[in-house]
Amino acid sequence: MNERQRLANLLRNCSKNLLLDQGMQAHGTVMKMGLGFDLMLSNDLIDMYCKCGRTGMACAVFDRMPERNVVSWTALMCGYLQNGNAKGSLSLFSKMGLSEIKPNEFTFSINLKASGFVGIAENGMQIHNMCTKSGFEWVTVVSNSILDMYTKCGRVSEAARMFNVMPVKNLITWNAMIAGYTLEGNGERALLLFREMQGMGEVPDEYTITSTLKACSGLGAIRQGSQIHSSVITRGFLCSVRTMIAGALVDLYVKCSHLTEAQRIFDQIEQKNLVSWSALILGYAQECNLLQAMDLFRQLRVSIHHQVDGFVLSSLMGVFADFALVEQGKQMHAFTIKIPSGLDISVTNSILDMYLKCGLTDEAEKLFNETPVRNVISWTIMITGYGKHGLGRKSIRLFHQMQSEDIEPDGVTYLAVLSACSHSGLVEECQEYFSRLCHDRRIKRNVEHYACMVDLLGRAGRLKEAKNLIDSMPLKPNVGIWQTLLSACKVHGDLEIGREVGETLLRLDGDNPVNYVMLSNIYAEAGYWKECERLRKLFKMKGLKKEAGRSWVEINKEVHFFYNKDETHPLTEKIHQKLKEMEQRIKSEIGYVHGVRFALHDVEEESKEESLRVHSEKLAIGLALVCGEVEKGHKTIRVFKNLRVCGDCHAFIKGLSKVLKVVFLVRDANRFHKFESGLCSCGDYW
DNA sequence: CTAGGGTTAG
Repeated sequence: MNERQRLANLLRNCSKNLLLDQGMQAHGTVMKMGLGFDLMLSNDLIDMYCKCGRTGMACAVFDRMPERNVVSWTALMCGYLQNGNAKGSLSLFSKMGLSEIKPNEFTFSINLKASGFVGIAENGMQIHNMCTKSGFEWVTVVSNSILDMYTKCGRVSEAARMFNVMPVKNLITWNAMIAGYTLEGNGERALLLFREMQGMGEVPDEYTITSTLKACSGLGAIRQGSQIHSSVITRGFLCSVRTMIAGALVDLYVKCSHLTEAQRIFDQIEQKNLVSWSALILGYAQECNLLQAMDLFRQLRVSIHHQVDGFVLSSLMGVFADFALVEQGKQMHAFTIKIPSGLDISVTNSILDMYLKCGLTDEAEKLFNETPVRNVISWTIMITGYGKHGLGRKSIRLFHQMQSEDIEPDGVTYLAVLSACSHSGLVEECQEYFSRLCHDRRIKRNVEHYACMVDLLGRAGRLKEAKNLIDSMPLKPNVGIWQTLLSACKVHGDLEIGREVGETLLRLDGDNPVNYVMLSNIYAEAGYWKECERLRKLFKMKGLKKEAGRSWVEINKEVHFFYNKDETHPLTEKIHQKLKEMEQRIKSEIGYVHGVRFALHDVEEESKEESLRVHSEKLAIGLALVCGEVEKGHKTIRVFKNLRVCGDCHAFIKGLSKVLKVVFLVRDANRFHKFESGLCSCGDYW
């Protein structure tokens, strides 16, 4: 064997086993032997560097080549793609189009995959076109890639068209189509196809099973899921508990709220991978079992086999954000700095989001300014965050700044800026951005965008216009947008429109407690007691329950949760005492009275005033006061609530902020309320 | 140099 062949084999081995150091040595030898211009060796070098994650080096080799063939180009594209740079691959692809080298089935396949990754169908369609013209379209590898590209770009019907006309299908074709339906959220079709393929004598493999299980968890179809689970066992796929399937199984049981079963599967897995870890951790977190979730995370951290990755970090950070666990979030932030995956953009973004959702805008701003890489999601997070804090002007500034830095806003960014404007009552600005959105052909409008406009108009009391907008919009109104209008009707006490909208909602979404509460409040305020009673009866008959109000506050790095009328806290008595004392102070100093009208829906008439006193947000604030948070010199007291703050509590906290000269930052289901010197940042619209 | 999968941030 000659030296050239020996080096080629060596390089291929380095590529396969990710031996960068050895590969670099071999590179040295190639150069020393004067083989630097050899086409095959250079191609192997490109591949080796790409596989070892050094696209920069691969690119350097590529640039210095006197002549290149299709393999050289394709190897580099593949390298870009595998290192997460799909756009790099595509731009290389178009550069290659200018040379006389023609793409082959590999080139097409890779760049179709890259287009799917980027997610712009028009881009992928162009490549599809090229495949057709050059006769590669019906090479199975290529047609599979085309099909896959369409599903990734959200054009599942195009993919299905392809699927139906493909002359030769293999297992991968079926898998791609099943995965496509699953990704789209069409679990029924995925399961149908799963059955159909078996009818055709095709034998599912692990990939088929994972997709199908995912379809089941999306549907919450626990029965079908566990059927597949047992078929997996009989098929022998689970004898050594294949990690891939196991991960999907854990996810299935988590999504169907069968945590015990999820834990049981998890315990059986011999080689636990990060997917199953993070699925289970999220499962516990989502059912509010934070202790168990954190304990699992600790276990994961100490188990040497697992380097925590960006997925785990960002999803856990999402939990901290939702629960506003500032301390845990900060600790995790500190932890991310020490590990490589902490640099993942999704991790950084999740930290930004966490700080904003915890009310720490300064921390978020600092991190945002220091982060070298920011994508459209990072900007959108900031815009949303400022918006929720009532800092609409700041949101707008960022919206312009991102565009001057050549980051294109997408549909979600527009949503963020619209809702920021509406929260801050910036009517003209909001209309201006909405019309900009309407003229931008690249961005698809959805109902949420219109809901922002409805919110804006509703806030301004222009309820007729808001209703007209819904009636005339080109999209089918959903429950959410009607609820937005209804709550505006409630704020402005508009019985006429409110009644109409409310009854529409009960027809559309008759099992949702929120609709009953809102409408009956509107009736009650207008003095329509009969209607009110009718709704209450219906509500009871259907066995509906309002979501329990829950608030929490962090004191000395410890989180305290309260429900409405909660008396389980050891300091309950002192809390009540403190609240009474505060009410008196507010009454005597600034003439505060209970906003009793907000409690009309609470059933017991005689205890109206009493029940107002024990709303969870008041209890949480009471605890903060009892614990001397003010005396400790904290200028801001942060409280979080799962539902919206009620009107009485709102008035109470305003008074409190004036009497105590303290800022209260309250995050409710909708936004942040900053109470300062007797005023609220929301301008009393909530 | 080759297509398909699972957990993830707005």
